Amino acid sequence: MSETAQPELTTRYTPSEIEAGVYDAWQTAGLLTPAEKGSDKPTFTIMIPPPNVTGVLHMGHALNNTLQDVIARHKRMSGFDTLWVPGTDHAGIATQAVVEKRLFQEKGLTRESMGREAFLSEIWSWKEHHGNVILGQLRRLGASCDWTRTKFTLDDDMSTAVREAFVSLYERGLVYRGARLVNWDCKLQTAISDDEIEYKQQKGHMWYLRYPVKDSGQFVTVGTTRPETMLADTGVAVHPDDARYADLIGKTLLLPIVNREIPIVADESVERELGTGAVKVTPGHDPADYERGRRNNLPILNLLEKDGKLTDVGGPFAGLTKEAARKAVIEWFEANELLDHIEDITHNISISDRSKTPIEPLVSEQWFVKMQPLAEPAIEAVHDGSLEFKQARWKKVYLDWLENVHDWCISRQLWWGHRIPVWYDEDDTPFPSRVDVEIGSLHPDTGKPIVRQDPDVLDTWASSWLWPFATLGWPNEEATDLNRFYPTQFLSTARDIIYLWVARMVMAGYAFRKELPIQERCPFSTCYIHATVLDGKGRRMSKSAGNGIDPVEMIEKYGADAVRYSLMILTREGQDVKLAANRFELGQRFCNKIWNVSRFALGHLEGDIAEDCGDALEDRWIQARLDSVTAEVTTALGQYDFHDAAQALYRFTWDDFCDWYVESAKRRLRLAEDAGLDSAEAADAARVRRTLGNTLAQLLKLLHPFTPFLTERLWEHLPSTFRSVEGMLMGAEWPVVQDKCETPAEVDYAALQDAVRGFRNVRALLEIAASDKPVGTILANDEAMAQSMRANGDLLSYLAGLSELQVQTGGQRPADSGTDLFVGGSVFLPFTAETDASKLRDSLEKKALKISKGIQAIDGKLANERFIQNAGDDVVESERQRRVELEIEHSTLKANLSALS
RNA sequence: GGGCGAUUAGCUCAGUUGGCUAGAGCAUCUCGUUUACACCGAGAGGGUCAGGGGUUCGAGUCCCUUAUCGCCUACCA
Repeated sequence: MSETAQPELTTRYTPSEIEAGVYDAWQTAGLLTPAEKGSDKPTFTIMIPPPNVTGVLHMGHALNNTLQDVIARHKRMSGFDTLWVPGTDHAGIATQAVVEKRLFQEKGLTRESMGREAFLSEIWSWKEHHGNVILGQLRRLGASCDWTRTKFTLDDDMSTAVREAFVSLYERGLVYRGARLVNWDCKLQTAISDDEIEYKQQKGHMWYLRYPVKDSGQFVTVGTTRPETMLADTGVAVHPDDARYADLIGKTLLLPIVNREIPIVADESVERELGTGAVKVTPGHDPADYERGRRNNLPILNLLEKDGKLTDVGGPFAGLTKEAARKAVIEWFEANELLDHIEDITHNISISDRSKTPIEPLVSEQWFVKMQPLAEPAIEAVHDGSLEFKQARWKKVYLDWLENVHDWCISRQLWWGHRIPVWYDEDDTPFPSRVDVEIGSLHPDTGKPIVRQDPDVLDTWASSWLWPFATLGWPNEEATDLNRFYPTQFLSTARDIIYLWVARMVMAGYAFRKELPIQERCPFSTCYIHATVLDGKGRRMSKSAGNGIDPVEMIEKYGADAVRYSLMILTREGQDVKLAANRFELGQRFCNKIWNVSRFALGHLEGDIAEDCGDALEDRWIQARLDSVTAEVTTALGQYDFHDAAQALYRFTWDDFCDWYVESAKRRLRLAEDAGLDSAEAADAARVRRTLGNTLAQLLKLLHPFTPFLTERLWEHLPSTFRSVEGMLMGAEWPVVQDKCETPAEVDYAALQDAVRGFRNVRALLEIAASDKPVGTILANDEAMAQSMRANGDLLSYLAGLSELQVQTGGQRPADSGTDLFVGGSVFLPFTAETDASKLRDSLEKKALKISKGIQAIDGKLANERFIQNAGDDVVESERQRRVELEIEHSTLKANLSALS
């Protein structure tokens, strides 16, 4: 950026004007893309959690991507070749559903009526026109992704990777096809995985049904929440040690309605105390029953068609919907006096995450991934430290899932997605292949003609689990990016994604990057689990509840920097964040503050600028503080403690820089204005400008990861003498800690600040007008303090609004004066004719009481022998020291008070 | 049923390995337009740290327990 353009800086932070153009400038300058290979810098890689291509930005995204961007920018400035890979996933079910709905509403078309190819081309064109909105929104947020490497999970190279993964797992015996009980979504008519189910508490009933025992007058009563499934019962189970049923084990029941003979079996899984102690077993419709059925060799019957209507197993009720069948079954049992009783209960029902309709467990033929062997190295990864969770407690959640993992059903009865790369011959013998197989060609094992490709597609996660390396060129092991940027360093995501995505990516890293040494296989070294964004009342933000806050709207209202900064400071690591729209005012105010103090500083940097910084107390103090905040921010960001870094910057910017350094510096800048060009004051002001400019430049760098737009705009206006390198702030180097903190300047300036506060306090309590400039007096506790106060008397007078400052160490305390304590003694301001000292007296008496309470507390401790014995020497010593200080304060205060009256 | 998290000022939250008189922002009250900023400045008030026990010289912080709220998880028919 050139310095030539100097448009007027507005008096207010106006984000829309500031942000416009900055992002494009970064991109044009090539700052979003890491340098070509050849650089000897270390790399730092972040993979974006790919949002749904149909999605729009919500607050969770805004938070998550701000976190990633803060890290990316900090690492980039810290000398890493930083790559942040953006992209989207194809979100199989969600996207297909959106387009299907639209086609039906607009044209009355269904996908079946259109056919597979036509439908897919509709989705693709929809994606081209309406997809990727979210990527544009990320730009508005300021996300410094490398757009030249943008990926989509259905890109050709990603598809190649998916096929490679599928076939290679098949070859290793880790992918198999089988008829198993899966979660069936009757509305979308596809299998879904366990992780796509949500549970909802609902009021319902427990029906107790009586089944007659064959050739005896006895009955066995079983309870069920879903009576219609009794039609597919193939047994009843009781506990082997249950005396009530002992003589019935092995006997046969006559299943009502359909008159099927089913056995009574013994199974350890039955809890005697629950219900009647007898459980109807429906292996085709309940996961627990499926297992019981297997253990006892009970047949599996499928009661439901894929559309949720009853099969022939339903006997007289075949063809009914499950709801109608339920009613019919209950009526039948009532009519035949086999309905024992009904209880009202609340219970959990499984709902499809996608269609929000009840899930039916259903036996069907699907492809599965055998998870346990894949899980083992992923478990080991957290044990050997290859993978760390930020907020270590999430490690447990991750392990819980991996240690109890079930095989993963990866086929989906959809059209939008990676079609399963398996072809079948006329006997249905599968042939998985990395490349397309022609219909009519011969199956390599059976020699019979190939007749069809598997019609199903893969679960979306079966492509996104490859994201960390497929985006970099895998399966081409020679790919430059793959070798350079894998493994990555930082993955930030939401907690509900730990199972769905994080654990699977780690599994994939170990399963597919076997050519790497073991310690380089884990796809990322840190997994950061970000806060959940809740609304102002603590509820989850959701579309259906309509309580979401639109980040783009917030960006338009408050500015991207304000939104980013607010999110960072409001979100404590690992803690949920309650967010109401007005909370962004915090960031807005802060941005305005940065803007205005920069405006002040830049305005003064037009004068002469010395080589060296000023060496007055305030100059040395602000440099020490700047060094200290630099260390704090650098450490915090290194540990991914975003809140701490944001907080440290807030304190430094607002309190130290704005309220104290700038206010202090004004004095010398104004003296120079009055004194003329060649004066000593002018020379001094030139050094103030050096300090002011250096501090501002470094502050802008420190702030840049949080508020990139604003700081970049301000950087343009900074004279080149304050920029070690030309170019944009985004490409500038991160400040180095100089170890300048803890200097005597900090102690002296702190005393001065305290004295100023004391004077201001007295002013307020005595209601001395701001325009009045009284003579102030300091009674210092010792000569050293008096020296320091005298040496900086002009500054102190300026800040406290005094016409003159007198400093003494002993003698008469000023008569008819208001007073307060400060860390090094007392301050005094003279009464005027109309002074009412009562407020001041109340305040001092209150303070005296507090101090004497403090003294009593310490006396209590020091009188306690066990305290002296057990507490550390340093603790005892500091209590003694504190006792002395309080005593001085107390006697001073008492003396001051008596002088007052 | 199991697990995790929360409970600190009117509101939203900080508070490192136990150790000075428990902090901040917002809100409230008083004063103030001093040429960076009223999206500002100066000052003030406001808290038996959810309840109860315990460990300790000392507990917001560690342990036990109760309560309320939230999240995750589980095959109660």
